Amino acid sequence: MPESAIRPRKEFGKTIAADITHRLREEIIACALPPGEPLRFDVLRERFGASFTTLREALTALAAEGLVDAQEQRGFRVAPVSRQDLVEVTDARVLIEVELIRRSIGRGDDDWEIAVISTLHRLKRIEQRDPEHPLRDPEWKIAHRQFHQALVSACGSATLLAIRAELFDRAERYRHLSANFRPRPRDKAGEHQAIMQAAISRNADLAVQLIETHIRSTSDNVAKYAGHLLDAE
Amino acid sequence: MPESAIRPRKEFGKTIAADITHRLREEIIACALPPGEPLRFDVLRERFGASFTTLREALTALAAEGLVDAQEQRGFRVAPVSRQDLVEVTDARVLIEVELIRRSIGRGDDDWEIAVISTLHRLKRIEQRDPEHPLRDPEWKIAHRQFHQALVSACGSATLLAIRAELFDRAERYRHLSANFRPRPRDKAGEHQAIMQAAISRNADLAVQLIETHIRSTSDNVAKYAGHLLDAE
DNA sequence: CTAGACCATATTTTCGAAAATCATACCGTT
DNA sequence: AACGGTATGATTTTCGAAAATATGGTCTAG
Repeated sequence: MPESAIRPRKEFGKTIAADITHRLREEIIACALPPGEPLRFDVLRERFGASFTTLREALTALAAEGLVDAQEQRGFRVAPVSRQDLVEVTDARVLIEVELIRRSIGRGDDDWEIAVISTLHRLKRIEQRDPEHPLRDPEWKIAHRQFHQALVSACGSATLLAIRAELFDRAERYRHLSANFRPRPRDKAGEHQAIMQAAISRNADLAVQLIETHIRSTSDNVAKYAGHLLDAE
Repeated sequence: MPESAIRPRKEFGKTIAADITHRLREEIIACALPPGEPLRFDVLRERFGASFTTLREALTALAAEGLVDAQEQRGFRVAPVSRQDLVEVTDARVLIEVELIRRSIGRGDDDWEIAVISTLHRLKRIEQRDPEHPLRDPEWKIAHRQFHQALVSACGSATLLAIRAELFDRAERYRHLSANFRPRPRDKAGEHQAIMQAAISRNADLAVQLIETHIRSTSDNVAKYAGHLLDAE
């Protein structure tokens, strides 16, 4: 199978553009490309090995997701961060996530329960391995994302799930921003466990309350430990 | 000033790509490009007078908005319509619009009241002119959009406003879909008037109830008069 | 010394050709 | 006739050159 060696690697999508979109998204969320950083084509071209127009397509898609800021005729830059934006993302997440948890608990079937339980199980396994810096572990990030995704997956609305996914990405970027300054992760494992139990036992009110607290306390932590980065803009 | 004649017209944005994105969006919403229609580059190239890559950028942006469906390696098409999608868009709109109305009523200042009153006034003026087929009048469409925009404009969250705008566009496409089959528009003028009064008098509960009814009855009308188009897919 | 005009350079944006991929019709075999 | 493989044409996707635009510095007039 020589083809995989010949053509440019496409780890994610079928097209190079989709692949670059995916890689760029990851780097922005992880703050490998810091907020506000100008995204010049020369640099991106060398870094991702794609042409102007292909990069442009990827940047345009990310601009629609709110991770990139397109300044017409003056190029692109990583979307800046701010206290205001953090508050907006947090509020929007609470509004939508709460609704989706409610719907999922109301509609979830056996497969949903299994998905919730098994994704949490994997998350806990990974946490045992290195409980110090979970956000630095790519596997933990994926597992964490999949657990929260599983919780709402039975809500029945692809439209709201897509919106939720965008907000989750934007929030995760803020978590990365503060990760380097946070002295120690708080007890997320316990929170996740409690959310799972409330969901499985179909206690919607409790699950909703736990999720809201979970989201808001994460956001508060970001504001606390990365506040100096938010005002600098 | 010869420049406007020389270079390609850019009615909307500074770049051709942004301009084409805008024009394509309008045509898709108005169903001038019908749902499910394949968007072939040859055709678009002739129609919009732009190159492959510029069109590609516009289509990618619209795909992120949910108005275009990108099928990797097999091109783009106008996003298909379905009963399920209509229900999802309607539900999501109610969830978000209700919240934003509440926040706007809680935070709106004098300028907000003026914006609500004046946009409604213009809308009514235009309706008097041709009360039969409002959706066919581009000015009515703009005025209608601006009135609903004004209602929520004081909510304080650019993030939620952007999400709301996307959902509004997707819903407007469904309204256009049914416009040709609907015998007569119902009394929207009265509904708008009542919503305005509830908002200005800061009666949030009433405004929320009226908005929800407004959105849902519009959606019901679409399902009633364009139902045959929704099942065909 | 400041403000504005002008040029040179850096950067973005657009284009159409070329490569890659997909869809279809054709052909031979079973 | 049904099936599988292959050639052919249609379509999308990608590329780097060329055009358009912004940026920054220099000069001049006030």
